[in-house]
Amino acid sequence: MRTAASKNASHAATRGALLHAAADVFAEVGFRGATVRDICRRAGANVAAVSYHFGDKAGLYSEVLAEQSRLAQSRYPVPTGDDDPAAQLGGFIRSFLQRVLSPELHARHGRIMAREMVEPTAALDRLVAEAIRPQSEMLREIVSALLGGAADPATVRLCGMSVVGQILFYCHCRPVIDRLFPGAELDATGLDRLTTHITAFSLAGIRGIAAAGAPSRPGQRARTPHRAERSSASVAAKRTVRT
Amino acid sequence: MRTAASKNASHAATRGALLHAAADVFAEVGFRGATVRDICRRAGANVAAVSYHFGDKAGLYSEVLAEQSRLAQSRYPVPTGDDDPAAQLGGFIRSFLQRVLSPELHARHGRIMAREMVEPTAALDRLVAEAIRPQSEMLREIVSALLGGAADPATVRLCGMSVVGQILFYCHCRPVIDRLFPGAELDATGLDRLTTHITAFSLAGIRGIAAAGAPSRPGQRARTPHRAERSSASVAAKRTVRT
Amino acid sequence: MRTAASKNASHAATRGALLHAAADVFAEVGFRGATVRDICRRAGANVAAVSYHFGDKAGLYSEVLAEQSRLAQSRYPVPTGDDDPAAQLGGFIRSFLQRVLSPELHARHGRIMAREMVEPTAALDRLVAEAIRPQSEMLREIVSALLGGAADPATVRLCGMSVVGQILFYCHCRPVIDRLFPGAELDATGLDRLTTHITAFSLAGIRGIAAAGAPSRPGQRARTPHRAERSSASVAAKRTVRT
Amino acid sequence: MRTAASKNASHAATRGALLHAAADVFAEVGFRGATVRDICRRAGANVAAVSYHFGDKAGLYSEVLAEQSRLAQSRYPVPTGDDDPAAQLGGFIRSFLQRVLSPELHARHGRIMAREMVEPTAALDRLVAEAIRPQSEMLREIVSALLGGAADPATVRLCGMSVVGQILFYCHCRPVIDRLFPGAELDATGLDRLTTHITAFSLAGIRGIAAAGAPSRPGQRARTPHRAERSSASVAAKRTVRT
DNA sequence: AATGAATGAGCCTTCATTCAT
DNA sequence: GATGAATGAAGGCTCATTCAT
Repeated sequence: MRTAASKNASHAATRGALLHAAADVFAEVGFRGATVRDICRRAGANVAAVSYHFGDKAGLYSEVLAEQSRLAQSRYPVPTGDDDPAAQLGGFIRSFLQRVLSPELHARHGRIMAREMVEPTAALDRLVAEAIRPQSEMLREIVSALLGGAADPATVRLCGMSVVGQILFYCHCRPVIDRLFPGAELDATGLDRLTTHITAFSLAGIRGIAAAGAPSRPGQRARTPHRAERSSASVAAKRTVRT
Repeated sequence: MRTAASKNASHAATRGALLHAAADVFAEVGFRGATVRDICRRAGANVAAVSYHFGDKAGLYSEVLAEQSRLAQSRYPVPTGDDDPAAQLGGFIRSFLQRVLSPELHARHGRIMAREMVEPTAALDRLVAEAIRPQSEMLREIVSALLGGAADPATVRLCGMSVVGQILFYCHCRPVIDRLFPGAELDATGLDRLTTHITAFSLAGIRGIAAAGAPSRPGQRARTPHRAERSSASVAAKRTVRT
Repeated sequence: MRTAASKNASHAATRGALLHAAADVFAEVGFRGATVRDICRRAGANVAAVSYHFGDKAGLYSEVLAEQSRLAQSRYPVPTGDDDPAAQLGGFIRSFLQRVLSPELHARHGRIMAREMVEPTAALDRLVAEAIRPQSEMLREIVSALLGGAADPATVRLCGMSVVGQILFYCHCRPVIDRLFPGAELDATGLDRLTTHITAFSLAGIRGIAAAGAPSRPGQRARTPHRAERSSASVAAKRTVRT
Repeated sequence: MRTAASKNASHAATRGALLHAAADVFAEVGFRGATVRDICRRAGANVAAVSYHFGDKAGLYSEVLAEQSRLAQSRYPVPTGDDDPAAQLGGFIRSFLQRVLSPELHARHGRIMAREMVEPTAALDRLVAEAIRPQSEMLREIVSALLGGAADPATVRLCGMSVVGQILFYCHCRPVIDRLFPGAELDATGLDRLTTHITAFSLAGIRGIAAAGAPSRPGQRARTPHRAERSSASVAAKRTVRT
């Protein structure tokens, strides 16, 4: 009954079931908290299956990480149209939010990533190289365009991190958010609102930084933003001359 | 008197050494990864000391959390001068950054907090009630003032989270940041630069949101950003609805 | 087939060795005094074997109890011939004595039972339901027949306990008996003598109770003993009411 | 404030409280199950008090055993009047039952004794020498008198153990009795009924043994005891009329 | 005389991993 | 190729005991 084909099928099926179950477990309790037995039981596989298919627990984890990363990228890719930078930023933010917060991905990909960033494992290097750095590059280009050609690389980086920080906050700190503001759901509508807000906030922030940084007169850095903001803000901003 | 005093001294000394060592260990490897044996060894105490002084590992962790929280609050309190909102925001951001990133506090307080937010334990509720919610309230008032009196509570919350997200990003994702941009140190100068940037970015962001969201005062609206944001965001949304 | 068989054989062998060793250890030092390490060492198994085969120490104990109970029942079953009640009582006493005192069973079954009755564990309920109550029922019928049909249920119970008490005394109080009367061995001959004695004593006792308690048949009453016992007992009662 | 007197008073008080609390705890969970901390806490004493007053846990246990034994003996002594043997047996049984089953003594003395007999400690030798053997001797004399002067010592022993076995059964197997016959309380009335039953059963049993052993006519064993009892009992009855 | 903080051995249990089948 | 029984290393926790005060 067991042909080579069925064996192969079974082989791949078991492997897939392990990856599937492992993603759930790692997301729920982390690498350390996960037990090989639990994963195998959920996957309907033998205790030794992890050792067989992935060498050991760490190998399985690394594979899960890569798999989830690929899956998230292909599910919600960053739109690559030749829009203006502002639209590109919006697209970037939206796809990023969806990858880490959309219900079907947050439970696995988002939470695993959050854990990996707080408590990095040996798999982080690979993850940075294959998934994170390319994203970082895309964002760098978008922000660079928004800031104007002569922007200081450090400023570009800071602005990029301001954008990403806003996004990841909802992924990393969800337990706290749930406790502080219990009613707020993060369904499709909530994600839309979040996308709109973070995009608007970030565009304004970047443009504020751009306006302040353009004259590149360090002594006036605190004041210049003030002027740029003046059109949209109150006179009280004068007092921000020094924080 | 002397007897009681010296006993108390010894008692307090051991207790303190345990809290000290435990903070290090919990920050390094998390609650789960930490072993009572390791903590006791570092504290120069017996294996049973944790049980004696704190009941069990969880009790010790809870105490470490509370202790670190108190210590951070007293070390870098939020300045409470009667400044204008913008300056208040700067002060809030600065003290927050110092609490979670300053070299002497990040290694313990910051990393422990980051872990707790990603993988909450039973101690999180207490932490939210005693430390996080008060901070959240302070920020709410500052942002509310910056947005103008009639601001939607949801908008205030979103802006607050944009601010906090930027800050915590450097705390939560430091392993990634170190890999992406190896050179960037976060010493006092780096913290200053960060404070300046996040404050400027956030002020611009909040004011941008205020201008866009408050059409009641047409004369002060920053019209163009609003449109750009809206259009770019919705374009992005349409394009990524399904890949 | 061979594979499964040998695996099962190994499985059963380890399991059996554990049950075997555990019975010894539990009999010697009780549930509390027994250590999983000791049991596993004696069984030639790993420390984790108990966890694997029986869940935990309590699970192993419960299984040992059931196993010993089954073994004793099958080794020395109560003879179920259609003899007269007196012979039935003798058979009951003999088989009971053999189960708890015969050299090959006392060391394990008898002592474990004695412990369980003095310091019951969660396993006692199951034991009562499966092993003890059936025996109690058998004895009740025998005693009932000996007492005559109209015997008071409470009297039947008391007589039954008088019989069982005599038997179990040699099991429960053996350490004391050995100290009081060092020479008395309980080998096969000793067991025979015990069987004869307890049977004779009990038959006489039951018939005495029957004669005293059944005034409905005056011709057969042992009138005087009844009175003597009553008076002597009450005299004793009065005299010791307070010293 | 602390005079020598008050110190001594405190000393004795602490010692007494420890003995008191220890008796409870040992009765409840046995020597092994008892913890020094629990005993000290219940006694309102320091953790080191046991070590100080009794050397160690075993020393405390030994003292508790002796104390309880003395207390039981003085509370319910065996009546030593010059009654006839039947009345003496009744008195012996009654006082024995009271010592091990009366509500105020069973909870401590009875249960501790039961444990000690099943799982003897080093303290058993002393207990046998000081408390049990004297009782055994008393019973031997009573039974000897009931059996008639020429009784075989082994037969005397067996009959004595039949008596004691019936008594101790209610002490040793109470957990089982409670499960088999849930309603049966062992209050004062219950103890009276038990005394009456065991005395009657034992007298009949002993007389049956005596009758069987004297004429050594096996064929009449079942009938002869009955008659034998009648005569000896009537004599006994006359003799106990006094009081 | 009495305290209570500290000790270190040891227990039960869990876990990732291996190996004979 | 796949199984699952067995392994042995820790881990958290409890306990009787000691010792400086």
